[in-house]
Amino acid sequence: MTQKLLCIVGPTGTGKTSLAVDLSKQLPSVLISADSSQVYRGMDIVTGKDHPQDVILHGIDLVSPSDPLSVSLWYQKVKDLLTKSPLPIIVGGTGLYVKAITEGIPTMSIPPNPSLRAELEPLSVLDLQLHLAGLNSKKFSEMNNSDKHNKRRLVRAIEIASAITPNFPKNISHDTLIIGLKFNNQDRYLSNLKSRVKARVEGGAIEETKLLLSKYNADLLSHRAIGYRSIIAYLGGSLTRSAMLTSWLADEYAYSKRQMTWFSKIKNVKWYECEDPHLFEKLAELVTSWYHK
RNA sequence: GGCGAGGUAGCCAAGGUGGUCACGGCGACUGUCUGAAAAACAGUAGAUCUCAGUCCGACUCUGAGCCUCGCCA
Repeated sequence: MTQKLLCIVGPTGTGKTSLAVDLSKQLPSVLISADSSQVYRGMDIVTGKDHPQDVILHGIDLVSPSDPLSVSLWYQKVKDLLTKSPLPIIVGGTGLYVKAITEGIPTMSIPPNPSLRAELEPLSVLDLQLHLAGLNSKKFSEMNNSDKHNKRRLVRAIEIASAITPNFPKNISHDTLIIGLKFNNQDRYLSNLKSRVKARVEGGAIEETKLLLSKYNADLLSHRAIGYRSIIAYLGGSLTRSAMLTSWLADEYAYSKRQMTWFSKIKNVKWYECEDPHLFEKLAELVTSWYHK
């Protein structure tokens, strides 16, 4: 019997986690968050992190904000859970993390090479392109225009091309059910995001940011997560309070669109309207029958 | 009210002797994706305040109007 795997995906603010918590109570399961910002300890209010009362949510609070992070690291921390439960439930806003589990990322096993990265860091895009084309012209020609101009991706491709190719671990095959949550009404979605942002500010987002700033360098956090960069600008005086809210909201919305760009490409996602009053009953039935199939 | 400066995309903004004008940044939109993915990157769309005049031709020159800013009253 193949291992079952349930994924709940969708853009930010659609209630993925609370749905997953409810569903997890119906079946013997383990909950795993796939979210690249919620892995940081202490970044709770601004990232909208849930700490459910009566169930354990894995995959969050893995590292401190000053630690390096990658898909690989997250995957290492959660992969054992995948086989330890009859039903792992992945709750994910970060498409790449979900992909690491559903499809596998073979080259993930090739670790970063700090000295190579340091050496490549000052090179121009053109130099990096030439370098990669010399090492692996096939890989270079397969990259699309966007990636060919992306230094970070070029460096990584050179890193992979320079590495001794290991035997890529075979990905475990799953019987996967992917549920997607979204708002069908964009106006309602926007106003929902707006009240979430407001609630986070009222709930101590600014104090949380101040606390983080007292412990860590602002540069670490500033590029890192939506919300913090707006609050840091507000605390630094370059944004008014209302401009801070506006910029935060705009970032959340833009992010949700990038998430949808990713998720809408995944096939076999069963999409549901997240405000459907009968959502839970529908999904509970779907999941249960799929699980016992 | 007087004097001065100025009105170019949603915002900021460059320019030129009158010649398909229209740099760029932010934002917007669309997308990319095998170790930073709430990241990084790519592509697309969008403008000359109004009216009149000169001219083959006006965003550019002239006049009037409207509006904004500064100083003076």
